[in-house]
Amino acid sequence: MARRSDHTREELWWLAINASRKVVEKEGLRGIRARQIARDIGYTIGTLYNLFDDLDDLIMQMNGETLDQLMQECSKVELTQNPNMDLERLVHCYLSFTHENPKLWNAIFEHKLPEDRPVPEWYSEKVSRLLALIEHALAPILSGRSDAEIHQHARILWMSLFGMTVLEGSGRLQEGETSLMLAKTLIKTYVDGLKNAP
Amino acid sequence: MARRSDHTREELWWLAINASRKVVEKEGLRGIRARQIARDIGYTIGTLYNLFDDLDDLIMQMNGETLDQLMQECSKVELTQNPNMDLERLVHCYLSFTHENPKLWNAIFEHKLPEDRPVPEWYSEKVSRLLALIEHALAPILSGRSDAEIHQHARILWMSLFGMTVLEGSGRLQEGETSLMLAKTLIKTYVDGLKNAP
DNA sequence: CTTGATATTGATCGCTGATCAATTTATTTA
DNA sequence: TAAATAAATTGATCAGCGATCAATATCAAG
Repeated sequence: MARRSDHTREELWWLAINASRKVVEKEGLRGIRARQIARDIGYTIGTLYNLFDDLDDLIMQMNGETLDQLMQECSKVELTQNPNMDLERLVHCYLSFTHENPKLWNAIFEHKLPEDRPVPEWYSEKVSRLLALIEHALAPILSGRSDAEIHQHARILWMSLFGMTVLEGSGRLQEGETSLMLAKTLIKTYVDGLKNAP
Repeated sequence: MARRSDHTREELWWLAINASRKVVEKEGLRGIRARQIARDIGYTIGTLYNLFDDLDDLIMQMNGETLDQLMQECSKVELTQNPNMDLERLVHCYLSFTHENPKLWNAIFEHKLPEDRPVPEWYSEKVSRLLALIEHALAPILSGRSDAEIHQHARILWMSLFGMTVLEGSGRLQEGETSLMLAKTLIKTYVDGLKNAP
């Protein structure tokens, strides 16, 4: 039966997203099932499809939520204008998050939209905002360079960190190796390279 | 009807793997369908399940084949004992492969076995052999430092390259960005950092 | 109280991965 | 050569999936 007054549309959205997150945290992306999530939030499958276009949409929104949470954490980091320190703090924050939410983080790169479906703009923007944090921290040592160059270095660092988290997530780090240690060495060496570049 | 003499078991295996590769090359992992692959090789679904435990098994074997091909390519690289040149050649070979086979490469990281199912040993070995090859070529550039240090820097570079290929494979690079360009900047900057480290 | 807009339902569709008894073929044995 | 054994192949079958949509129930406005 229709129960429009039980929850607002927004409340319903959050119920569904949180139910999805719980499933993924426990079983990974594989565990996502429309009927199960509908059941979890006390509605039927039809209502779920009234909220989301399809499962791809739901997963994208859930992943967007994960990006938002990471952004919120990283925003707390106090910047000192010392690139080495600022980056290290950001990286620590980033890696803490991925370490504490491995399955949710994995979902972000495990999930692939169908070929013909472009990544929504609102999603790309969330990613861009995270990148901007790194760019901002890098800026002081790259003051004489073009925006494009700053942007590229930020993206390189981002992708490198990303590689570490993926390999950590799939258990391919060695004994005694942590992504935090590796990332610290990466940042230190890379920033040295930027400072002393010809 | 049974046609045991049409193809040997091994021939059948290759037919199925190649059919799967073709599907993935065109449509990505999403496109893999048991019935379709069976049809493609001129047999029925039952025969496919006589060859593979399930679709996870088939995909793992297909991915193993991709790893083998990359290994074969990288093995062709002539080593000159000039670390800089060897490194560049190997990285070029690695990135060329992932660039030319983005969907197949991506399938390796998109696919996740169910939680309770361990990665087969034969698969882990393929990955390890590949990692060892790349580490070995990266290591000489860091001579003069402790083995542990060399090892760590080599792995950091490898993981960073890895992150770029994954993001490239999933279509997350920007317009005009290539993993080769990014990798060159990464390596140049990183090596600068190593040379000029305090 | 009536009307219109919206939320919700659940039966339904076409598909999927996977199973397995029955059938057909090849090989081995007598 | 003929019968017995082993192996490969089939396809009907099952439970479950994502997705759709006409019917229904509820709420808000007139």
